[in-house]
Amino acid sequence: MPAGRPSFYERVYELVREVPRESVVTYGQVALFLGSPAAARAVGYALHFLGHSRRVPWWRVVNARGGISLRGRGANADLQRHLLEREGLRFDAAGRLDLRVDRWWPDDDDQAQPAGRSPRSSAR
DNA sequence: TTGTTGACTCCCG
DNA sequence: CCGGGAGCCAACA
Repeated sequence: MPAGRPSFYERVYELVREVPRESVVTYGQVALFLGSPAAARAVGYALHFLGHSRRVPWWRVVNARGGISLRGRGANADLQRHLLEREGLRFDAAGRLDLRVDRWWPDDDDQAQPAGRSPRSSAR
């Protein structure tokens, strides 16, 4: 682990730690919030150091399409999906979440937004 | 300081 | 919808 150096990674952990249950954020979202919109990969790398640890809810971070990538980590991907489903989230046939509903933003108190109704979804 | 790597994203075809 | 390629960033050797 990077250890004792206050860094970008620390902020990633801090932010992810605040993601409420039944909600998720994307790597790009975290990067954007930390001030580096193109550092999504670095965010993923930061979570990589957490390993299987649960001190940070890393499973609440998904890719921009609402799915689980974890490429070379098939087993972990399965674990992530399991944990999210246990919190009540549901994946569609393509194995993706509905970000219009499940996405959470640091500024929002709660997902006060009722499901599927916001016209601004589009994402992109 | 330079080069490599990676739990990402976006653009194209 | 899917696969391939390029771009960006932070940490590390």
